[in-house]
Amino acid sequence: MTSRAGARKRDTYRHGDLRNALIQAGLELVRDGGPDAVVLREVTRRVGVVPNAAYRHFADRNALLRAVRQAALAQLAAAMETELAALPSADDPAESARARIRALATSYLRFAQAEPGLFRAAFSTSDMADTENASADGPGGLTAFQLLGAALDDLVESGALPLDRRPGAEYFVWSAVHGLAVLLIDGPLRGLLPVQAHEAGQRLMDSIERGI
Amino acid sequence: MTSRAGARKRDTYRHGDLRNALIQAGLELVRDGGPDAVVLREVTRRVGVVPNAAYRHFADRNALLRAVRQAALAQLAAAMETELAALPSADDPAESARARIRALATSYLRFAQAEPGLFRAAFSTSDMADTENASADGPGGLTAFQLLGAALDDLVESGALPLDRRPGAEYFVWSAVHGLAVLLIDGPLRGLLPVQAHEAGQRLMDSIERGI
DNA sequence: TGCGCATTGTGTACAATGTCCACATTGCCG
DNA sequence: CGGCAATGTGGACATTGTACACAATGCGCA
Repeated sequence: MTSRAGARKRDTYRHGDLRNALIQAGLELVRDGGPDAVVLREVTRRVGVVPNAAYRHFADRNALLRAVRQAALAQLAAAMETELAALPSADDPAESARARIRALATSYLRFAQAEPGLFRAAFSTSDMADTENASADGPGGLTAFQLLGAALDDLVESGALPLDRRPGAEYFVWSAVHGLAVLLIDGPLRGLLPVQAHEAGQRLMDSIERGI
Repeated sequence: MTSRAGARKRDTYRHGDLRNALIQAGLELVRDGGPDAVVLREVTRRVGVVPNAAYRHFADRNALLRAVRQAALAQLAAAMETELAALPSADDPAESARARIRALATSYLRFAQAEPGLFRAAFSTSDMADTENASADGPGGLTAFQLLGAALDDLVESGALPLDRRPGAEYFVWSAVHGLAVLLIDGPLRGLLPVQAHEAGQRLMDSIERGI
């Protein structure tokens, strides 16, 4: 029974794609429990492999966490792209750009509330975060940040935003949205009713439009 | 040598104020290393006491962390109060209120960059954060959040802010400032030069003033 | 004054975790 | 087909949070 045993082979010595399996398990853990829940031993346990096996694919528990973070960021980017795609096409380019920014903000906030664990992981420091570097992009190949930048560029192009206000604008928009997201899931606004949270989001986006 | 030994008595059986000593040591650790650096055993080690001694004052490592977080929040509030106090008195009440808001935002951002560890700890979740509840206030008895609220109230009173825009305004302001702070110390804006960070802060505050 | 008891700190112990090292099992490539 | 790099296993160790039983201490009451 060293090689083949009845119908069942020795399922997994060569797992095939352990690296990804580990990341997937990590995502599960992070989903409810945040970054700290990504315990190396538990991850490998779920995949049915010995703890040290992880070290063939990640230098560190931290490296694994980084990979999970990238995956979480990718999911966020994907959610934002989806929201963008569902947008009805407007005639007015300025209005269209504004609508896109609202859509991005909305999906960002929604993601944070629907998947707080993933969201926290996506923006946790741990070591030396690489929020933008590697493959944190969505299916469209753009990161969340880049999606926002594009919308802002279009806003300028449509003439709705003076060019001298453009530089740094994404920092303002992102700051506001990210800040609210954090306050909602970790800060004093935690535990707000969904309706109230939604209202806060709407007010925030109004302020953002005025402030850009 | 059970009781008295030479000149030195058995220095610390009754430590006197262990609870606070632990919090203080926790603050040191959090300062460079963030919340995860608050390791119960290391904290007690620094105070020169056995690990379990901590359990006479805190139910949990988490309870200790909560206390440290409160202390960090208090330091933030104190920094903001100081900045407010240093403000020259303006005649125009509207201008004064605006200046106060800027001062609050400035000190908030400055604190985050000067003490990222404390800042991160102050807003880390861990369990069930109590950013506002307990004694997270500064010397003046107001939390950071309340300081902001007061300034906004004055802005309304001075007629510079329509009353119907008041509700929820602090969420917008705080979101924007907090978001930038986080992006600066953890996010993609991490490692920006101080000058650039300052500039981003200025732009942000301009946008906030417009957006309120 | 002196004694008893609640408070506060100690000692020992245990399970869990991250990571190191040496070894085993593969599959692929020459 | 034989060896080698890649991948997974086993066992070990220091560190951590925490539980339980015990010791020292000092305050309140006799």
